[in-house]
Amino acid sequence: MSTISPRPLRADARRNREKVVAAAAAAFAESGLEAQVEDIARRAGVGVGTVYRHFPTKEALVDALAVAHFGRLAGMIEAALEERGDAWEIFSATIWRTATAAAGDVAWCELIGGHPSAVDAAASGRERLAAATATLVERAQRAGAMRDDVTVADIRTIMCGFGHVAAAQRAGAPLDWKRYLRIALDGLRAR
Amino acid sequence: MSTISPRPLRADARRNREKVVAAAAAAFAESGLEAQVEDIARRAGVGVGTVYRHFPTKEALVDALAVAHFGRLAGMIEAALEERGDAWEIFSATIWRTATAAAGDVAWCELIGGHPSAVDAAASGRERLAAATATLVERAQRAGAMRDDVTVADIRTIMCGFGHVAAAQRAGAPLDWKRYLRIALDGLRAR
DNA sequence: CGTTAACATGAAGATCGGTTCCGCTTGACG
DNA sequence: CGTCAAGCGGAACCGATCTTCATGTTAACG
Repeated sequence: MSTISPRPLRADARRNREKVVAAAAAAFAESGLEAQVEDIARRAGVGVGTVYRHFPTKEALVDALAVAHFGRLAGMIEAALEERGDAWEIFSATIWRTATAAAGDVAWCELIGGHPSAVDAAASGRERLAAATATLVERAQRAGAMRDDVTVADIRTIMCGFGHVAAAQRAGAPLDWKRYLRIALDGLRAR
Repeated sequence: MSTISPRPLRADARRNREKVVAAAAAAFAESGLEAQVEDIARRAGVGVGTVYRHFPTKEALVDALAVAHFGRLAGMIEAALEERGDAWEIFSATIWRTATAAAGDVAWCELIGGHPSAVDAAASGRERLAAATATLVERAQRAGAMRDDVTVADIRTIMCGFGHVAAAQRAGAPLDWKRYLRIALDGLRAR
């Protein structure tokens, strides 16, 4: 059910839209979700009005970003499902890979951390993410490498904590998300 | 170096101050640090002006709360140092105890989670907390029950994640701070 | 080239939450 | 009881942000 686009976007409008999206991604990555619309407009080299022409609300912009980020995460996990080899290795390497990707982007960390907004729009991405993760977890458990009582919800919880730690670290807190992950992953492992 | 109080507080003023402190604690516990001054005043049954008479700033109010909370945490850890018995048992039971105490109070969770503000005022509490925790960790390691590479900073990181997870859970997120703690503590344990 | 609908702009508007301040009230004290 | 400084109330103020809108600009198309 793709939406029919009654009118194709004008050339300059399309260009500006892309500039806005890129600027928003950069601003959010650097300052987190509280980045200001005016800053985004400035980075994009357009007026705030233009931002609002393409996205009715700042939240819509965040939503778009959330969809992209969660989609990317889902893609990474789904790709891991194709890999062959030690199930625990695949699982932990995948977690590290996704965490490393997210850690450099404050907004991404905040979204993973479970920021209330934008959750709805990214719902389908979250679904895919959860489904793929469930398979990954199951395989690790079948291999006897992961505690049997672990569920996808636990992974989500762990990653929620990760997002917060990573965001805080980037904001200057004396924390270390890599230490966090090492400990958490060890906690997931079978004894 | 106790501050000399040039004028003892008037009776009604002292009463009001206490009401404000209690109301603030309740409001913050329920709504987190973003609880509004007006709400605090309403709960206390006073005007906002009265709140500001006793605390020059909302931040000062948060600071006072932070000092109290971190002091309480430090007290709990210090009390644990007096206990005799299995070092790991003492350590993990203490973590559970502190976490359980904090989990019912959104603001407390947020403070543990590392909310930027109020950190300075509670510095001494944090110091005590860190010192006592260091001893607890060291003992658990001497007993061979905790991984040798774990440091106080790791505990702080873990608890930072805990604070966020617990706060999010209280805000309605489908998370479980107990599961989080179980996994994290297992990750700290020696293999 | 002319027409026009789409688009861009950024100052002004709306809102929200912390903070101030002035007029009124009240506890303290002789 | 009278005086008055301390204390109180809460409407008004202020700064920060998101959002709108009236006006000017430009791509698209014949």
